[in-house]
Amino acid sequence: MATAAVPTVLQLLQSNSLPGLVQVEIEQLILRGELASGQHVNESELASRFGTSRGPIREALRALEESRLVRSEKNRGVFVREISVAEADEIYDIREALDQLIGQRVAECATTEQLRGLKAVVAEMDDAVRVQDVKGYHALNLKFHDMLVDFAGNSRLTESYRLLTKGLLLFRLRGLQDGGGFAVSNTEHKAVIAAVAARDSSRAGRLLRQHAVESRARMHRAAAAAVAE
Amino acid sequence: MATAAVPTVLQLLQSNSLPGLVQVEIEQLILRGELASGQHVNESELASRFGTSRGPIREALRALEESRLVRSEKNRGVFVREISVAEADEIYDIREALDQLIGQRVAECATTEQLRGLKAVVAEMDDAVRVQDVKGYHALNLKFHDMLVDFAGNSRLTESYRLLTKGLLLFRLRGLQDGGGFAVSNTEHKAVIAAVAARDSSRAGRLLRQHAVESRARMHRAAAAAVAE
DNA sequence: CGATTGCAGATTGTCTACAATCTGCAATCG
DNA sequence: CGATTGCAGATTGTAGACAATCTGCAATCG
Repeated sequence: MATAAVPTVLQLLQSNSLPGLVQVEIEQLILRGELASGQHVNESELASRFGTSRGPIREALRALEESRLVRSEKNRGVFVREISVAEADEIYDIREALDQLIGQRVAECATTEQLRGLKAVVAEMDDAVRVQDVKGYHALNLKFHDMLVDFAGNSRLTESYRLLTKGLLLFRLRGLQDGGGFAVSNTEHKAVIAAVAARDSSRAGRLLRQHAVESRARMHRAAAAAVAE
Repeated sequence: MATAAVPTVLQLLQSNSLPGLVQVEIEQLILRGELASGQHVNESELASRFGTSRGPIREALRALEESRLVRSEKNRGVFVREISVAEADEIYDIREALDQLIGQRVAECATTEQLRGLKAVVAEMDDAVRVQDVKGYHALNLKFHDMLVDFAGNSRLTESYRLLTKGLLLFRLRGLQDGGGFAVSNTEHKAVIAAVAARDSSRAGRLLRQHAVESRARMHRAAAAAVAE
């Protein structure tokens, strides 16, 4: 065995640029909520945190701005973006369309191996529901949809979809995790998987779109509850 | 009249950052073909061209990399991205889904004023067809679809759609402009407009998706012709 | 007392300089 | 003669420095 399946550390450091590494790092800070929505992002602080100068940080922030995770005000710096319900709705509009496409493609392309993987994740989610592990369910749910779009076999679609998902994550981080009934959510997952297993692309597409519609409704319920509290 | 309808130059320079301005400038260079597909982009050259240092240029290039107009190789610099037919196909897959959504939304949201604007552009395209002005038709076609997505009333959708469109422009710049029959293309436009005017959202969506499907087919014919030549 | 003005500190925007790396070409060696 | 090695020039990657701008607070004025 001459070459390892996993890229060497050497290769990683050589292929990945410093701004690129910083970018994913800052992205994690945002998505994990360590940098809160609306918060000002201090360049010097990040620079010293990552042990670099401000140049690479600024480059990373430009990329994140392009992906709409931060916004930038001249001479005032960059801020973690805040997503309003209205914008989340806009994203869901797109997501519904893409989810239909994803469902269709997965039903057409997915290997039995991949299908097995999807079923396994759904089973794990069932476990999470049983023990009321909201956080665990949330992570598995992300993984599930990530796998789905991946198995659709369209890399550009994967990029677009992940971009939108990140925007929604920004929204969820505002505290409202779930509009209730994640057990229902997983039931929907199972229906999708069944359609995929049956290679019924039209049905899989319809069901995955419907799942997005329901997700949006759950988000609205959560938002309403958050306001009422 | 205290304030002008068009933002002042002062306001523009104060709100738009230098990297932002440079970004759109470089984007134009790429989309107009002045920077050819696959070509290496020299930072210093751009810097002296725009009269700045390399810092802002690098920031702009990071943003363009995030929007997939350029790719970056460590220690070798950035290159204008080359789009293969396969990737163009991937983009069209997404575009079909989005176009359907756009058609639906426009039929629901567009004002009669906006509808009038769309008809005007279609009429201009008819003129372009009559005098065989391929270049003019192309520009009008871009404008038409840009207006459509704008009138769909979803800003995030507009962003996503334009991002994909830029990717396809990159492809068209490789020389293959048109797979024949842009007169047919405008016929499809008219059918879409008719459905929009009738406020038949489902039909408008179906027709605009179909238009994307036909566009893709035209692209394939053009690509095949380019290979055969 | 409220509004305005004028600092001091902090932060961003940009530039210049320098180290690390790559590229092409010529000289060298087998 | 083909392959390898070793520069010289060019280009990228990063750091550090400085100017421009913002922010908050205190002093001043009406």
